[in-house]
Amino acid sequence: MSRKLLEQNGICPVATTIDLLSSKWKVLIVRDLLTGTKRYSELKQSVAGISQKMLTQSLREMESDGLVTRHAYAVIPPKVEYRLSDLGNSMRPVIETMANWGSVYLDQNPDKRKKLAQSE
Amino acid sequence: MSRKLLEQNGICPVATTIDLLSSKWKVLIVRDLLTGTKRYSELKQSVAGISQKMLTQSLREMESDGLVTRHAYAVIPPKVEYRLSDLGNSMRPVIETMANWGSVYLDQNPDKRKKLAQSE
DNA sequence: CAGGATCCGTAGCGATACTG
DNA sequence: CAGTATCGCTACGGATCCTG
Repeated sequence: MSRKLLEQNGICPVATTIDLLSSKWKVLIVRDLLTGTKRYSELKQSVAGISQKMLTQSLREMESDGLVTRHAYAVIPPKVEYRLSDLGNSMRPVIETMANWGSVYLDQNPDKRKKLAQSE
Repeated sequence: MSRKLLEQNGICPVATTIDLLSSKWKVLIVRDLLTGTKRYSELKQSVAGISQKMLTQSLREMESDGLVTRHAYAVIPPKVEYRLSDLGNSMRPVIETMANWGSVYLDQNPDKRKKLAQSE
């Protein structure tokens, strides 16, 4: 079903990108990994609001899509680090462009900034 | 719930952008409107695979978010045109960056291009 | 610490039928 | 043509409990 989009839209590059960044969580994970390697628990913190189920699931999918690499250390307590692959890193411009747009938008709509800042 | 992301992530610019481009459909609609005004039926065609429910719903939300403007003509049969607002147009770089990334990705992964081209 | 496995509610969405 | 309204499914995702 996640592939349907592409089937129907042929091979649109935009649709391709969306397909790999299918959920909002993945975008935020890439955002946070752009600054470097992060542990599972760190991501859990920085990607605020994500459940561990979604974090794990997203990371697994991103791994199999080649966006992220996983590095597990055989220590106790366990330590697992995630970092962007070259492919994942190549998404930097995409995320940055989104960040730029969002910044300008927030600057020009201080009202919404406020509304969103305080819960609902 | 669409706002939760922003509440919890403070006022992250990336999350802000995602919030307005919440669904894949909206991204594709912006993509198609970047080339100019389009009628409802044209969008239904170009955004392949979208149901009329989703198209209408997406357009309504984008309108209230200020991304799109609606122009209805009192003729029979009805004629309704949609175009990007200035805000919507300002998303051009975002979509283009995604398009660029997708192009490169497809070029470097001809296998996936094939896999996706033929259903499943 | 980094998860795997379940249970389960609900929002997202498609399909269908109807209208100005 | 460009919608609105309803019904009904399912899969997305949160909450919770358990483990090496």
